[in-house]
Amino acid sequence: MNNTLENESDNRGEGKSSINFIEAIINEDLKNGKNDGRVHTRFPPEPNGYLHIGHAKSIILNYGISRKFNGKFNLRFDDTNPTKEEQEYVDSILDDVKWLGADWEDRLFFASDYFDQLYEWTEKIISEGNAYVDDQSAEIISEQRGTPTKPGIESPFRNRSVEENLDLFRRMKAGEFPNGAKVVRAKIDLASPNMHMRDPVMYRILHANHHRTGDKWCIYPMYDWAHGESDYLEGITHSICTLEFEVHRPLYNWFVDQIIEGEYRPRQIEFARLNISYTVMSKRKLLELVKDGYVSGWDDPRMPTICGLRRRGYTPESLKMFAEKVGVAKRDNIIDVALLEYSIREDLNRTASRVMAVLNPLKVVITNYPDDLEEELLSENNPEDPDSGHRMLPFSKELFIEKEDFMIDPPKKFFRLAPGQEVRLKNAYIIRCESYELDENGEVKTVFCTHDHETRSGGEGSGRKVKGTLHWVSAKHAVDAEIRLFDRLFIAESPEDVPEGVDYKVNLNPESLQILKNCKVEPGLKGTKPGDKFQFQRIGYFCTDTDSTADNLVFNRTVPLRDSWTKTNK
RNA sequence: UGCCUGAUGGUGUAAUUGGCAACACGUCUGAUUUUGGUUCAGAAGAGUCCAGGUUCGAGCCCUGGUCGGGCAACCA
Repeated sequence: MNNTLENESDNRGEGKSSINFIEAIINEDLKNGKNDGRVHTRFPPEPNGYLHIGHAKSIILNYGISRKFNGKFNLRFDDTNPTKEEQEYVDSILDDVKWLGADWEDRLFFASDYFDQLYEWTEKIISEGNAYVDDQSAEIISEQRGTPTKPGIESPFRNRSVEENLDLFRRMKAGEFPNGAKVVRAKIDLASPNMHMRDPVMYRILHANHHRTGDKWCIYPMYDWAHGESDYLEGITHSICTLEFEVHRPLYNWFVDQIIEGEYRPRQIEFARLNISYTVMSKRKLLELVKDGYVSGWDDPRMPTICGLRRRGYTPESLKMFAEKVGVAKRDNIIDVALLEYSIREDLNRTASRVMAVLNPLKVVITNYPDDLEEELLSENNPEDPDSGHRMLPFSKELFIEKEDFMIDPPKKFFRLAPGQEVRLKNAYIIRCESYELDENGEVKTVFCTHDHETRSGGEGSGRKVKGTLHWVSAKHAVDAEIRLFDRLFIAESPEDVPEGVDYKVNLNPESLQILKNCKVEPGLKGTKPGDKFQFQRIGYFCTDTDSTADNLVFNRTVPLRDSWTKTNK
């Protein structure tokens, strides 16, 4: 397993990192000697969908805390609803957490591991008169529960005898009743201002096959009943979750109170979930985008899923830096996507090899260069990394440059190629545009240049300065490639923020995917493998897509380079 | 009309828990540069939701408002 999350803190910037409110709570607990000074966190996904960057934040937070406080971190699947959960999701989640570098060591658990214990405890709670079997339908129970402003009323079955409850519960387990016929409810308080305390359901009957326990059970525990107890069984000290569970905390504590023995007690702490501009994060909406074909799948590089980001070219390290910059707090937030992009650029800038790739090729002929001469020119792999070495790039009379790097009638400060103007070809020569040729549509077809042989990079006369430097690729050596350019999936900053009755999908960006077919890349890219990361010089960071083969290279644009030129020209 | 919870530059997050608001992203200058990238130097931008109060002193404490988010699944 990689260990990108291991390093306590990267001290780039040397700033003293301030501590977030959760760490402050943990410090306080430690000071008070709680739980024998143990710190133990967990990440508890439900295997009913793919993980997204919000989960990544949570994983990084929980794992990071376990590292920081010398504690432990568990991965636990909250698999209490067999009607929604599948092995496919378990597998993808395992992959994603592993890829992020969060190490659960030998502590991979499932809430379903605890079904027997939960069942026993339920008998105990029933025996103590604190839970009962209710025969009513979901609709009736819901009605009786009242509303936030109106107290609920008691079920006619609320005061059954312990014996009857026990008997019914055992028969529920034995499969004597159909789905929905009965539930077990905690006996708490129908008048509580907190809806979750109005005799919440602990068990429902579900004759369904579970991905791990098969047909062993036909009753399944509800989240509230299973979660705190699972934490308790695993010795979790700080059970970190998102804000919507804040109202569940009294119930979490109530359930723990029913079974607690001794000093140890898990504690639930809530933080605000991550939101990112121009993105949707809800599982339901992400599923819809996949199911209805708005994207190619869960790992579509435009998706905010972990597998999508991975395919897009994001690194675990970049997501960790992102999570650190975002911070942890309780107020609602919308993080600027620019911060995400900044994070991946920062990582890739120091690690990605610089290569030559031309997205929209324009033929250049060096008229004073020998017809059959071929040179090998020395090229640095990464100026930010002295250890990255060099490689040789073939150069010849005919080249491709980027279409947008030539203009017949350029504006002031266009430091690129134009009639009479000089530019440097990166790692090669300074050339001057002498003329150009149009095709039948009036488009520039070929640009004719002369080169100054004295100016070859690294040579005697290479010191001469020109205003612009272009990337290029030798026409006869170039390799064809398909390049996929991604833009934000939504055009609205808060896509879900739509008027009544309007679907958020109206905010989908129709131009979020652009596929370029006849791109020309340097020959060294021929042997690239999916996941390899590069900087296409002057353009952006790219990675080899999983669709790529030796005969059909496919690259994804992870993120463009910052570009102050097109910006000033808008 | 109930309960829980939050409010600090455009966006996030800080502020030794009472001592005249910091860092990052973004924005804008300028320098360097064989990537209009990187790097470097600098600038603008909040007086901390509002109104009272306590105090020599309040973003931090108190009172009352305002606004935002969450809560009524046999989902998690």
